[in-house]
Amino acid sequence: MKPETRQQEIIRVAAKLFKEKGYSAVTMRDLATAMNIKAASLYNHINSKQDILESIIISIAEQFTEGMSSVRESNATCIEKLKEIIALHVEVSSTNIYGMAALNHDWMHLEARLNYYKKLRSDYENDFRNILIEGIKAGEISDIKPDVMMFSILTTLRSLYLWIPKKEDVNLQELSSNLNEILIKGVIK
Amino acid sequence: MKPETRQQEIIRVAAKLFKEKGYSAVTMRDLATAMNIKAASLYNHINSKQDILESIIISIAEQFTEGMSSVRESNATCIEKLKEIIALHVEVSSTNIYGMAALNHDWMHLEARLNYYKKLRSDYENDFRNILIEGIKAGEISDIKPDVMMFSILTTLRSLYLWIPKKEDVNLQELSSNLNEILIKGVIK
DNA sequence: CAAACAAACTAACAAGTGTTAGTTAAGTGT
DNA sequence: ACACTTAACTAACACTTGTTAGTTTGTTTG
Repeated sequence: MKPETRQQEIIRVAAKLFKEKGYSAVTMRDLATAMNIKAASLYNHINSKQDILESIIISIAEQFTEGMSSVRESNATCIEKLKEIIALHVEVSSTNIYGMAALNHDWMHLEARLNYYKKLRSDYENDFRNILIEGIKAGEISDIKPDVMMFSILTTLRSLYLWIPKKEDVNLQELSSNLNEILIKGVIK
Repeated sequence: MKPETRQQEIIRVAAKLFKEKGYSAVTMRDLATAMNIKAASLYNHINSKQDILESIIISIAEQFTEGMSSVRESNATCIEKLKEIIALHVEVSSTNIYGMAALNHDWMHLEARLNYYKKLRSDYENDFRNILIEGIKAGEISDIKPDVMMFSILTTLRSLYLWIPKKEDVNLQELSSNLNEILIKGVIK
Protein backbone atom coordinates (compact mmCIF):
# COMPACT_ATOMS: atom_id res chain seq x y z
CA MET A 1 0.00 0.00 0.00
CA LYS A 2 1.49 3.28 -1.12
CA PRO A 3 0.94 6.12 1.30
CA GLU A 4 -1.88 8.43 0.41
CA THR A 5 -0.92 11.45 -1.69
CA ARG A 6 -1.84 14.90 -0.48
CA GLN A 7 -4.41 15.08 -3.24
CA GLN A 8 -6.07 11.84 -2.17
CA GLU A 9 -6.09 13.09 1.38
CA ILE A 10 -7.89 16.27 0.35
CA ILE A 11 -10.45 14.30 -1.64
CA ARG A 12 -11.02 11.97 1.28
CA VAL A 13 -11.55 14.82 3.72
CA ALA A 14 -13.77 16.61 1.21
CA ALA A 15 -15.96 13.52 0.89
CA LYS A 16 -16.40 13.48 4.64
CA LEU A 17 -17.47 17.11 4.69
CA PHE A 18 -19.76 16.58 1.71
CA LYS A 19 -21.50 13.81 3.62
CA GLU A 20 -22.17 16.07 6.58
CA LYS A 21 -23.42 19.18 4.79
CA GLY A 22 -23.70 18.41 1.11
CA TYR A 23 -21.48 19.57 -1.72
CA SER A 24 -22.96 23.04 -2.11
CA ALA A 25 -22.80 23.90 1.56
CA VAL A 26 -19.12 23.00 1.92
CA THR A 27 -16.83 25.88 1.03
CA MET A 28 -13.23 25.63 -0.01
CA ARG A 29 -12.44 27.48 3.20
CA ASP A 30 -14.25 24.78 5.20
CA LEU A 31 -12.20 22.17 3.43
CA ALA A 32 -8.99 24.09 3.98
CA THR A 33 -9.74 24.47 7.68
CA ALA A 34 -10.34 20.74 7.96
CA MET A 35 -6.94 20.22 6.31
CA ASN A 36 -5.30 22.83 8.56
CA ILE A 37 -4.18 24.93 5.62
CA LYS A 38 -5.43 28.00 3.76
CA ALA A 39 -7.98 27.77 0.97
CA ALA A 40 -5.57 28.88 -1.72
CA SER A 41 -3.16 26.11 -0.80
CA LEU A 42 -5.68 23.51 -1.84
CA TYR A 43 -5.10 24.52 -5.42
CA ASN A 44 -1.57 23.18 -5.33
CA HIS A 45 -3.17 19.75 -5.26
CA ILE A 46 -6.55 19.96 -6.95
CA ASN A 47 -7.91 21.85 -9.93
CA SER A 48 -11.30 22.88 -8.65
CA LYS A 49 -14.12 22.07 -6.28
CA GLN A 50 -15.92 20.49 -9.21
CA ASP A 51 -12.99 18.18 -9.85
CA ILE A 52 -13.13 16.87 -6.29
CA LEU A 53 -16.78 15.99 -6.64
CA GLU A 54 -16.20 14.36 -10.00
CA SER A 55 -13.40 12.15 -8.84
CA ILE A 56 -15.37 11.03 -5.79
CA ILE A 57 -18.52 10.16 -7.67
CA ILE A 58 -17.14 8.82 -10.93
CA SER A 59 -14.71 6.52 -9.19
CA ILE A 60 -17.48 4.89 -7.19
CA ALA A 61 -19.86 4.75 -10.12
CA GLU A 62 -17.23 2.90 -12.09
CA GLN A 63 -16.74 0.41 -9.28
CA PHE A 64 -20.42 -0.41 -9.49
CA THR A 65 -20.25 -0.70 -13.24
CA GLU A 66 -17.33 -3.10 -13.01
CA GLY A 67 -19.02 -5.13 -10.31
CA MET A 68 -22.22 -5.41 -12.28
CA SER A 69 -20.26 -6.52 -15.30
CA SER A 70 -18.89 -9.46 -13.30
CA VAL A 71 -22.37 -10.34 -12.12
CA ARG A 72 -23.77 -10.13 -15.63
CA GLU A 73 -21.19 -12.51 -16.99
CA SER A 74 -21.45 -15.10 -14.25
CA ASN A 75 -23.68 -18.05 -14.99
CA ALA A 76 -25.29 -18.27 -11.60
CA THR A 77 -29.04 -18.38 -11.08
CA CYS A 78 -30.86 -15.07 -10.88
CA ILE A 79 -31.25 -15.38 -7.14
CA GLU A 80 -27.52 -15.98 -6.84
CA LYS A 81 -26.92 -12.91 -9.00
CA LEU A 82 -29.08 -10.85 -6.67
CA LYS A 83 -26.98 -12.02 -3.76
CA GLU A 84 -23.86 -11.02 -5.64
CA ILE A 85 -25.31 -7.56 -6.19
CA ILE A 86 -26.07 -7.25 -2.49
CA ALA A 87 -22.51 -8.26 -1.67
CA LEU A 88 -21.23 -5.73 -4.20
CA HIS A 89 -23.14 -2.92 -2.54
CA VAL A 90 -22.02 -3.92 0.94
CA GLU A 91 -18.43 -4.04 -0.27
CA VAL A 92 -18.41 -0.75 -2.20
CA SER A 93 -20.47 1.10 0.41
CA SER A 94 -18.40 0.00 3.36
CA THR A 95 -15.17 1.09 1.71
CA ASN A 96 -16.64 4.41 0.49
CA ILE A 97 -18.95 5.52 3.26
CA TYR A 98 -18.43 9.21 2.61
CA GLY A 99 -18.27 8.98 -1.13
CA MET A 100 -21.59 7.16 -1.28
CA ALA A 101 -23.24 10.16 0.32
CA ALA A 102 -21.90 12.41 -2.41
CA LEU A 103 -22.99 9.95 -5.06
CA ASN A 104 -26.52 9.78 -3.69
CA HIS A 105 -27.02 13.43 -2.85
CA ASP A 106 -24.81 15.49 -5.09
CA TRP A 107 -24.62 13.76 -8.45
CA MET A 108 -26.77 16.53 -9.89
CA HIS A 109 -23.96 18.99 -9.28
CA LEU A 110 -21.71 17.17 -11.68
CA GLU A 111 -21.27 19.35 -14.69
CA ALA A 112 -18.93 18.12 -17.42
CA ARG A 113 -19.39 14.49 -16.43
CA LEU A 114 -23.08 14.56 -15.53
CA ASN A 115 -24.15 12.75 -18.67
CA TYR A 116 -21.45 10.15 -18.27
CA TYR A 117 -22.61 9.48 -14.73
CA LYS A 118 -26.22 9.23 -15.81
CA LYS A 119 -25.28 6.73 -18.48
CA LEU A 120 -23.42 4.53 -16.00
CA ARG A 121 -26.40 4.65 -13.68
CA SER A 122 -29.01 3.83 -16.26
CA ASP A 123 -26.89 1.00 -17.67
CA TYR A 124 -26.56 -0.38 -14.16
CA GLU A 125 -30.28 -0.22 -13.62
CA ASN A 126 -30.96 -1.90 -16.94
CA ASP A 127 -28.69 -4.79 -16.05
CA PHE A 128 -30.40 -5.06 -12.69
CA ARG A 129 -33.85 -5.03 -14.22
CA ASN A 130 -32.88 -7.64 -16.79
CA ILE A 131 -31.76 -10.00 -14.07
CA LEU A 132 -35.14 -9.63 -12.39
CA ILE A 133 -37.02 -10.13 -15.66
CA GLU A 134 -35.02 -13.25 -16.43
CA GLY A 135 -35.71 -14.51 -12.94
CA ILE A 136 -39.42 -14.00 -13.41
CA LYS A 137 -39.36 -15.88 -16.72
CA ALA A 138 -37.40 -18.70 -15.10
CA GLY A 139 -39.94 -18.88 -12.29
CA GLU A 140 -37.32 -18.03 -9.67
CA ILE A 141 -38.71 -14.64 -8.79
CA SER A 142 -42.21 -13.41 -7.95
CA ASP A 143 -44.16 -12.00 -10.84
CA ILE A 144 -44.43 -8.48 -9.46
CA LYS A 145 -43.57 -5.37 -11.49
CA PRO A 146 -39.79 -5.61 -11.87
CA ASP A 147 -39.40 -1.84 -11.51
CA VAL A 148 -41.02 -1.87 -8.10
CA MET A 149 -38.83 -4.75 -6.96
CA MET A 150 -35.74 -3.06 -8.29
CA PHE A 151 -36.66 0.22 -6.67
CA SER A 152 -37.24 -1.44 -3.35
CA ILE A 153 -34.00 -3.40 -3.31
CA LEU A 154 -31.85 -0.72 -4.87
CA THR A 155 -32.90 2.11 -2.59
CA THR A 156 -32.12 -0.05 0.40
CA LEU A 157 -28.71 -0.90 -1.01
CA ARG A 158 -27.99 2.67 -2.01
CA SER A 159 -28.68 3.83 1.52
CA LEU A 160 -26.28 1.41 3.18
CA TYR A 161 -23.80 4.24 3.70
CA LEU A 162 -26.25 5.78 6.14
CA TRP A 163 -26.47 2.64 8.08
CA ILE A 164 -23.12 0.91 8.19
CA PRO A 165 -21.27 3.55 10.22
CA LYS A 166 -23.99 3.70 12.86
CA LYS A 167 -23.27 0.30 14.30
CA GLU A 168 -19.98 0.15 16.13
CA ASP A 169 -19.18 -3.40 15.24
CA VAL A 170 -20.79 -3.94 11.88
CA ASN A 171 -20.04 -7.44 10.89
CA LEU A 172 -20.21 -7.01 7.14
CA GLN A 173 -20.61 -10.73 6.52
CA GLU A 174 -23.55 -10.82 8.88
CA LEU A 175 -25.06 -7.66 7.39
CA SER A 176 -24.83 -9.16 3.94
CA SER A 177 -26.56 -12.34 5.00
CA ASN A 178 -29.26 -10.45 6.89
CA LEU A 179 -29.92 -8.39 3.78
CA ASN A 180 -30.02 -11.53 1.67
CA GLU A 181 -32.72 -12.86 3.95
CA ILE A 182 -34.75 -9.69 4.09
CA LEU A 183 -34.49 -8.59 0.50
CA ILE A 184 -34.61 -11.94 -1.26
CA LYS A 185 -37.27 -13.69 0.72
CA GLY A 186 -39.63 -10.97 -0.34
CA VAL A 187 -38.88 -11.58 -3.95
CA ILE A 188 -38.38 -15.30 -4.30
CA LYS A 189 -41.44 -17.32 -5.06
CA MET B 1 -60.51 24.24 -0.50
CA LYS B 2 -59.27 27.73 0.09
CA PRO B 3 -57.05 29.05 -2.66
CA GLU B 4 -53.35 28.88 -1.94
CA THR B 5 -51.87 31.98 -0.32
CA ARG B 6 -48.91 33.65 -1.94
CA GLN B 7 -46.77 32.37 0.91
CA GLN B 8 -47.85 28.79 0.38
CA GLU B 9 -47.17 29.18 -3.31
CA ILE B 10 -43.62 30.35 -2.63
CA ILE B 11 -43.02 27.45 -0.27
CA ARG B 12 -44.37 24.99 -2.81
CA VAL B 13 -42.16 26.34 -5.59
CA ALA B 14 -39.18 26.42 -3.23
CA ALA B 15 -39.70 22.76 -2.38
CA LYS B 16 -39.61 21.92 -6.06
CA LEU B 17 -36.34 23.77 -6.54
CA PHE B 18 -34.89 22.21 -3.39
CA LYS B 19 -35.63 18.79 -4.82
CA GLU B 20 -33.75 19.54 -8.01
CA LYS B 21 -30.62 21.14 -6.59
CA GLY B 22 -30.74 20.89 -2.83
CA TYR B 23 -31.40 23.65 -0.31
CA SER B 24 -27.92 25.16 -0.30
CA ALA B 25 -27.64 25.39 -4.06
CA VAL B 26 -30.94 27.21 -4.50
CA THR B 27 -30.59 30.96 -4.13
CA MET B 28 -33.30 33.40 -3.27
CA ARG B 29 -32.79 34.81 -6.75
CA ASP B 30 -33.45 31.37 -8.25
CA LEU B 31 -36.63 31.16 -6.25
CA ALA B 32 -37.66 34.67 -7.23
CA THR B 33 -37.07 33.92 -10.91
CA ALA B 34 -39.21 30.81 -10.65
CA MET B 35 -41.92 33.00 -9.13
CA ASN B 36 -41.44 35.68 -11.79
CA ILE B 37 -40.65 38.34 -9.24
CA LYS B 38 -37.52 39.93 -7.76
CA ALA B 39 -35.69 38.37 -4.83
CA ALA B 40 -36.49 41.21 -2.46
CA SER B 41 -40.19 40.78 -3.11
CA LEU B 42 -40.12 37.33 -1.57
CA TYR B 43 -39.64 38.94 1.80
CA ASN B 44 -43.12 40.40 1.71
CA HIS B 45 -44.34 36.85 2.20
CA ILE B 46 -41.66 34.91 4.01
CA ASN B 47 -39.21 35.73 6.77
CA SER B 48 -36.11 33.95 5.56
CA LYS B 49 -34.77 31.10 3.47
CA GLN B 50 -34.40 29.12 6.69
CA ASP B 51 -38.08 29.58 7.47
CA ILE B 52 -39.06 28.08 4.14
CA LEU B 53 -37.00 24.97 4.80
CA GLU B 54 -38.37 24.67 8.30
CA SER B 55 -41.98 24.86 7.30
CA ILE B 56 -41.48 22.29 4.54
CA ILE B 57 -39.69 19.76 6.70
CA ILE B 58 -41.44 20.18 10.02
CA SER B 59 -44.88 20.00 8.48
CA ILE B 60 -44.10 16.65 6.86
CA ALA B 61 -42.31 15.30 9.91
CA GLU B 62 -45.39 16.06 11.97
CA GLN B 63 -47.61 14.24 9.49
CA PHE B 64 -45.49 11.14 10.01
CA THR B 65 -45.61 11.56 13.75
CA GLU B 66 -49.38 11.83 13.68
CA GLY B 67 -49.70 8.86 11.38
CA MET B 68 -47.47 6.70 13.54
CA SER B 69 -49.49 7.68 16.55
CA SER B 70 -52.61 6.24 14.89
CA VAL B 71 -50.76 3.06 14.03
CA ARG B 72 -49.41 2.72 17.54
CA GLU B 73 -52.86 2.97 19.08
CA SER B 74 -54.59 0.57 16.71
CA ASN B 75 -55.00 -2.96 17.94
CA ALA B 76 -54.12 -4.67 14.71
CA THR B 77 -51.50 -7.40 14.41
CA CYS B 78 -47.93 -6.32 13.88
CA ILE B 79 -48.05 -7.30 10.23
CA GLU B 80 -51.18 -5.21 9.83
CA LYS B 81 -49.40 -2.34 11.52
CA LEU B 82 -46.56 -2.63 9.06
CA LYS B 83 -49.02 -2.42 6.22
CA GLU B 84 -50.51 0.69 7.79
CA ILE B 85 -47.04 2.23 7.94
CA ILE B 86 -46.47 1.44 4.27
CA ALA B 87 -49.79 3.07 3.42
CA LEU B 88 -48.83 6.08 5.52
CA HIS B 89 -45.61 6.57 3.60
CA VAL B 90 -47.30 6.16 0.23
CA GLU B 91 -49.92 8.70 1.26
CA VAL B 92 -47.57 11.31 2.72
CA SER B 93 -44.94 10.87 0.01
CA SER B 94 -47.35 11.12 -2.88
CA THR B 95 -48.86 14.33 -1.57
CA ASN B 96 -45.45 15.85 -0.71
CA ILE B 97 -43.15 14.69 -3.49
CA TYR B 98 -40.96 17.77 -3.35
CA GLY B 99 -41.05 18.21 0.36
CA MET B 100 -39.87 14.64 0.92
CA ALA B 101 -36.70 15.44 -0.97
CA ALA B 102 -35.98 18.34 1.35
CA LEU B 103 -36.74 16.19 4.37
CA ASN B 104 -34.37 13.46 3.23
CA HIS B 105 -31.55 15.61 1.94
CA ASP B 106 -31.61 18.89 3.76
CA TRP B 107 -32.76 18.24 7.29
CA MET B 108 -29.22 18.94 8.47
CA HIS B 109 -29.61 22.54 7.39
CA LEU B 110 -32.36 23.11 9.89
CA GLU B 111 -31.01 25.38 12.56
CA ALA B 112 -33.40 26.48 15.30
CA ARG B 113 -35.62 23.43 14.82
CA LEU B 114 -32.96 20.83 14.13
CA ASN B 115 -33.25 19.21 17.53
CA TYR B 116 -37.03 19.17 17.34
CA TYR B 117 -36.83 17.41 13.98
CA LYS B 118 -34.32 14.89 15.28
CA LYS B 119 -36.58 14.11 18.21
CA LEU B 120 -39.57 13.50 15.94
CA ARG B 121 -37.45 11.22 13.78
CA SER B 122 -36.00 9.18 16.60
CA ASP B 123 -39.40 8.80 18.25
CA TYR B 124 -40.77 7.59 14.96
CA GLU B 125 -38.00 5.06 14.59
CA ASN B 126 -38.48 3.84 18.14
CA ASP B 127 -42.16 3.21 17.52
CA PHE B 128 -41.29 1.40 14.32
CA ARG B 129 -38.68 -0.75 16.02
CA ASN B 130 -41.05 -1.61 18.85
CA ILE B 131 -43.63 -2.89 16.40
CA LEU B 132 -41.00 -5.18 14.88
CA ILE B 133 -39.81 -6.38 18.28
CA GLU B 134 -43.35 -7.16 19.35
CA GLY B 135 -43.90 -8.98 16.09
CA ILE B 136 -40.84 -11.11 16.69
CA LYS B 137 -42.01 -11.96 20.20
CA ALA B 138 -45.44 -12.85 18.88
CA GLY B 139 -43.88 -15.11 16.25
CA GLU B 140 -45.32 -13.05 13.40
CA ILE B 141 -42.04 -11.69 12.15
CA SER B 142 -38.69 -13.31 11.35
CA ASP B 143 -36.17 -13.27 14.13
CA ILE B 144 -33.62 -11.10 12.31
CA LYS B 145 -32.02 -8.04 13.87
CA PRO B 146 -34.90 -5.57 14.09
CA ASP B 147 -32.61 -2.66 13.21
CA VAL B 148 -31.64 -4.22 9.92
CA MET B 149 -35.25 -4.92 9.05
CA MET B 150 -36.28 -1.43 9.99
CA PHE B 151 -33.44 0.07 7.99
CA SER B 152 -34.34 -1.94 4.95
CA ILE B 153 -38.03 -1.13 5.00
CA LEU B 154 -37.66 2.45 6.09
CA THR B 155 -35.09 3.45 3.49
CA THR B 156 -37.30 2.05 0.78
CA LEU B 157 -40.27 3.96 2.11
CA ARG B 158 -38.29 7.14 2.60
CA SER B 159 -37.19 7.03 -1.02
CA LEU B 160 -40.67 6.74 -2.46
CA TYR B 161 -40.56 10.39 -3.49
CA LEU B 162 -37.86 9.46 -5.99
CA TRP B 163 -39.96 6.81 -7.48
CA ILE B 164 -43.57 7.87 -7.53
CA PRO B 165 -43.20 10.75 -9.99
CA LYS B 166 -41.27 8.62 -12.49
CA LYS B 167 -44.20 6.51 -13.48
CA GLU B 168 -46.77 8.44 -15.47
CA ASP B 169 -49.78 6.61 -14.15
CA VAL B 170 -48.82 5.55 -10.66
CA ASN B 171 -51.69 3.69 -9.25
CA LEU B 172 -51.07 4.38 -5.59
CA GLN B 173 -53.29 1.55 -4.46
CA GLU B 174 -51.35 -0.87 -6.63
CA LEU B 175 -48.00 0.54 -5.50
CA SER B 176 -49.02 0.08 -1.89
CA SER B 177 -50.00 -3.51 -2.44
CA ASN B 178 -46.84 -4.28 -4.41
CA LEU B 179 -44.79 -2.84 -1.57
CA ASN B 180 -46.77 -4.87 0.94
CA GLU B 181 -45.85 -7.99 -1.00
CA ILE B 182 -42.20 -7.15 -1.44
CA LEU B 183 -41.44 -5.68 1.93
CA ILE B 184 -43.56 -7.92 4.13
CA LYS B 185 -42.94 -11.26 2.55
CA GLY B 186 -39.31 -10.83 3.36
CA VAL B 187 -40.09 -10.24 6.98
CA ILE B 188 -42.98 -12.51 7.77
CA LYS B 189 -42.06 -15.97 8.95
C1' DC C 1 -63.61 59.23 -1.12
C1' DA C 2 -60.21 57.83 2.15
C1' DA C 3 -57.71 54.45 4.54
C1' DA C 4 -55.59 50.14 4.58
C1' DC C 5 -53.57 46.38 2.51
C1' DA C 6 -51.19 43.27 -0.72
C1' DA C 7 -47.56 42.68 -3.60
C1' DA C 8 -44.48 44.20 -6.36
C1' DC C 9 -40.32 47.29 -7.24
C1' DT C 10 -35.11 49.64 -7.06
C1' DA C 11 -30.98 50.20 -4.64
C1' DA C 12 -27.89 48.84 -1.62
C1' DC C 13 -24.96 46.27 1.90
C1' DA C 14 -21.89 43.35 4.31
C1' DA C 15 -20.29 38.92 4.14
C1' DG C 16 -18.91 35.06 1.76
C1' DT C 17 -17.81 32.58 -2.76
C1' DG C 18 -14.27 29.96 -5.88
C1' DT C 19 -10.18 31.01 -7.75
C1' DT C 20 -5.61 33.23 -9.46
C1' DA C 21 -1.03 35.29 -9.04
C1' DG C 22 3.02 35.53 -7.06
C1' DT C 23 6.09 34.32 -3.20
C1' DT C 24 8.56 31.63 0.31
C1' DA C 25 10.68 27.84 2.55
C1' DA C 26 11.93 23.17 3.27
C1' DG C 27 13.33 18.91 1.45
C1' DT C 28 15.26 15.72 -2.65
C1' DG C 29 18.10 14.08 -6.30
C1' DT C 30 22.27 14.94 -9.25
C1' DA D 1 26.35 23.42 -4.91
C1' DC D 2 22.44 23.07 -8.04
C1' DA D 3 18.01 22.89 -9.91
C1' DC D 4 13.55 20.66 -8.90
C1' DT D 5 9.65 19.51 -6.39
C1' DT D 6 6.35 19.88 -2.72
C1' DA D 7 3.49 22.39 -0.02
C1' DA D 8 2.51 26.06 2.24
C1' DC D 9 1.64 31.26 2.39
C1' DT D 10 -0.48 36.45 1.58
C1' DA D 11 -3.20 39.37 -1.11
C1' DA D 12 -6.45 40.15 -4.10
C1' DC D 13 -10.19 39.52 -7.77
C1' DA D 14 -14.84 39.59 -9.50
C1' DC D 15 -19.06 37.70 -8.37
C1' DT D 16 -22.80 35.92 -5.60
C1' DT D 17 -25.11 35.45 -1.28
C1' DG D 18 -29.26 36.53 1.98
C1' DT D 19 -31.34 40.33 3.48
C1' DT D 20 -33.00 45.32 4.59
C1' DA D 21 -34.90 49.90 3.62
C1' DG D 22 -37.77 52.62 1.42
C1' DT D 23 -41.00 53.34 -2.34
C1' DT D 24 -44.75 52.61 -5.76
C1' DT D 25 -49.01 50.73 -7.51
C1' DG D 26 -53.31 48.59 -7.71
C1' DT D 27 -57.14 46.61 -5.08
C1' DT D 28 -60.23 46.09 -1.21
C1' DT D 29 -62.86 47.90 2.58
C1' DG D 30 -65.04 51.30 5.93
